[in-house]
Amino acid sequence: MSKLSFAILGQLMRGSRTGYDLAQEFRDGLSQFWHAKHSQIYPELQKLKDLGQVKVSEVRQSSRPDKKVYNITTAGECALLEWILSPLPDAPVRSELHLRTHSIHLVPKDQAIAFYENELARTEAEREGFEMQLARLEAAFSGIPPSENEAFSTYANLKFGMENRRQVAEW
Amino acid sequence: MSKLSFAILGQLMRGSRTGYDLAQEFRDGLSQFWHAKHSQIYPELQKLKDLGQVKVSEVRQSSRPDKKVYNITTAGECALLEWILSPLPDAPVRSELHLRTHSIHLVPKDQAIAFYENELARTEAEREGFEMQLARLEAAFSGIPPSENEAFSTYANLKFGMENRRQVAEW
DNA sequence: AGAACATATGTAAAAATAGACATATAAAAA
DNA sequence: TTTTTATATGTCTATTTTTACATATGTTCT
Repeated sequence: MSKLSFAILGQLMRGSRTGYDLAQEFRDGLSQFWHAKHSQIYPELQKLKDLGQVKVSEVRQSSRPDKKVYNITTAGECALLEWILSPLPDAPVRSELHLRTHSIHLVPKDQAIAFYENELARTEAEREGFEMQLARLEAAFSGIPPSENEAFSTYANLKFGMENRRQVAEW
Repeated sequence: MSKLSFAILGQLMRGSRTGYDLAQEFRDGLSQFWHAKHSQIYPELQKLKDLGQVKVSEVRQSSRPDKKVYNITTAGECALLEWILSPLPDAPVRSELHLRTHSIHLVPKDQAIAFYENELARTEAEREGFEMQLARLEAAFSGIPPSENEAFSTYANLKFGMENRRQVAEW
């Protein structure tokens, strides 16, 4: 089972989804910590179905093309829960920004400064995006901090994203 | 030209290296922002040679196996410099820690706490490693902050690594 | 009326990466 | 003396990921 499998199961744990839905989520919110294109998602859903970790139901639609709605099975749920706390392998980090920084002394100073000012603006924009999402989430649970539902997990990751962009910007 | 090509050229810009040397560097210091195994490095050096961006000289050794020492060419230097400031594509982030966090509400609280305490210890250890490397580098340029040589670039990235681990730990 | 767009699902080919297999020298340790 | 370790270079296979190709429906905009 690949990491993408668990990423998908994690989403299905939050409710029924089609391959298309998942692709949208991987492009938007989930892209903070995981990425996948639809060309990877559809075959992966097929594998998960063959493994019995998801089940599918075809839904006829009149106003849109027909779709396949996926649900997690008990087996899938078990696999997901077991994975969450299993030993975390140290992830191979790949950051093109820092790879470039590693050779930044080779280019003219003014151009380097312009480059980082541009990156700073992008980073600040991302941070503001996270801040808005956080504000919306906090409004949703109006004062009462959650701890046992999925809003907590989402909250923790948004918080990380926001603080991380602040740190990158400061650096 | 892949990103690995530029990662290799960036290293060769700092001096001659063998494929073995590069593999060591990607495993150790460079692993903070880029990874590659020797099975990827050797073929990539061949490609770079075919493109005329590196040149190789075979060195006979008596006390060890013979080796191939690679140097960057003028063409390679140009390609590297052009790449450094070119528009930075937004990198697809993949963090298994945050992928797991996204579903952390599904597991018992005490087990989740133990999991994060373990991760915290790992993160703190990494931060201490960066701190030591930083201290050594600062000792090397004894008070005089560099700005136009490669120590500056290394310094900037070490600083990032240290601050980043502090931020992750606090989160 | 025609074009663009969001929905919806797939496949094929190429590139990047990881893991295993393979070999050889010489020093150092058990 | 045997084993392990560090040096040194490669290949092969499998997996993961990206990019491009491919098709179809219905709504909205021009």
